[in-house]
Amino acid sequence: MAPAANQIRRPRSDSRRRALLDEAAWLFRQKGYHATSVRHVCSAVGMLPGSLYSHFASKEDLLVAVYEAGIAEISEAVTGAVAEAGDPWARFEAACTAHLEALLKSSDYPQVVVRVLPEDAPGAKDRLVLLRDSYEAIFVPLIAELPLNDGADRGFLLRLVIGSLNSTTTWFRPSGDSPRTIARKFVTTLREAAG
Amino acid sequence: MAPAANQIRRPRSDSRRRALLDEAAWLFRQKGYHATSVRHVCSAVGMLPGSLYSHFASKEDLLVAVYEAGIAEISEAVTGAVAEAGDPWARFEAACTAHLEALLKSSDYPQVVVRVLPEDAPGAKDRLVLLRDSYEAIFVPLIAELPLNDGADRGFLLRLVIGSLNSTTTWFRPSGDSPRTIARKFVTTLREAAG
DNA sequence: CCGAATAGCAAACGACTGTTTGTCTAAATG
DNA sequence: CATTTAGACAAACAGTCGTTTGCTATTCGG
Repeated sequence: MAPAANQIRRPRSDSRRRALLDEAAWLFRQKGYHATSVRHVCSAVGMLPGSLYSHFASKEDLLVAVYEAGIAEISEAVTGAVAEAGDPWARFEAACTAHLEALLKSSDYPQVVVRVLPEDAPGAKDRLVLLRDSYEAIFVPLIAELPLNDGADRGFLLRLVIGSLNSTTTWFRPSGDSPRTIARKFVTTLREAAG
Repeated sequence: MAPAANQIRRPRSDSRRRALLDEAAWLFRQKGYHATSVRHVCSAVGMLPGSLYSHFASKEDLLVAVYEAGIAEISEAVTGAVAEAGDPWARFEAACTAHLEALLKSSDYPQVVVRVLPEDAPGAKDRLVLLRDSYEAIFVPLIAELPLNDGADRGFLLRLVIGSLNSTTTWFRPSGDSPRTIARKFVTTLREAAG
């Protein structure tokens, strides 16, 4: 008699962990943290709810893992793009372009960072805020380099840039402007809006 | 013998309804829609959970009512401020100032509109989107008036402005810049960022 | 002053929440 | 080959969710 059809393979790799992360990223991005239950995540990858706790200590830890992947993804994209650009404004625009492309075109992970607020998971809030801060720190030297008027508030500009770029997730449509075009319009508006 | 101490007065006014709205606005703003239960709202105003349904048909309808109040509040503030301003840029800055003051200084209602996404309440999504659109429509003529370069994308500018202004809720602190100051810096950055 | 409508209470409904426990099997390790 | 271990199942835990129902006391219109 042939072996049971279910559970043919049980690879010791982290493939199931990755499947959980992928599905959690998709659902967290789509429905938010509280509206996503561990049962949704597990049943989507063919698991029972309790099995998730072989991979993550809690739902909050699952969120932190997704956050970490999202921050890593967008951080690498931005730092890589900046390294290839020349003058300060070009480096800044390269960063904005890479940020938007990572946020709008690639996987679900970076969008979770924008959609889910640290306050949604009180037990993980501190870790999530640290991750956010570590990413925003990439923009600090880029903005410091820019040749601006003397009175310019570069701290304010940092907030404005991050907030503006992230708010694109609420209205971006693939049929409209591409992330690269949006970034160019954004930087142009910042440099010379009024005629 | 004195009458029973509990339930001394039962005013036929809508004071309890307002109390529910106020508490719901506070909690929706603070914790979001899904993390706020009708039990939280009701117990905060000294009611049992079922009693809420004398005033609202569902939790989603409660959210819609809060949304409506928030949109009304910020809409009146902005339209009132614009009416008093003169040239296009002054009218635009007046709108931004009123928007930020309504969002950051006054009641909780307008912040709920920013914090709670229409997708959080599927059965109310269409109504919430309509309310949001009705507000953003106020900014369309203001941006249309602005003397910009020929190639300027005013639709993009609308998205940028709304997104930037609303993102202030994530970092605003009363000890820092006032809403008026933030609005002035914002408009200045838009008009003449680079030196 | 009386009948109708209102707005609460009290209690429960079924469904769903995150998490824990114990067991079993397949794979990795020595 | 023997032993350990990781990862999943099966089942249940206590608690919370939004909502419904039946009832009672109050308030208002005629």
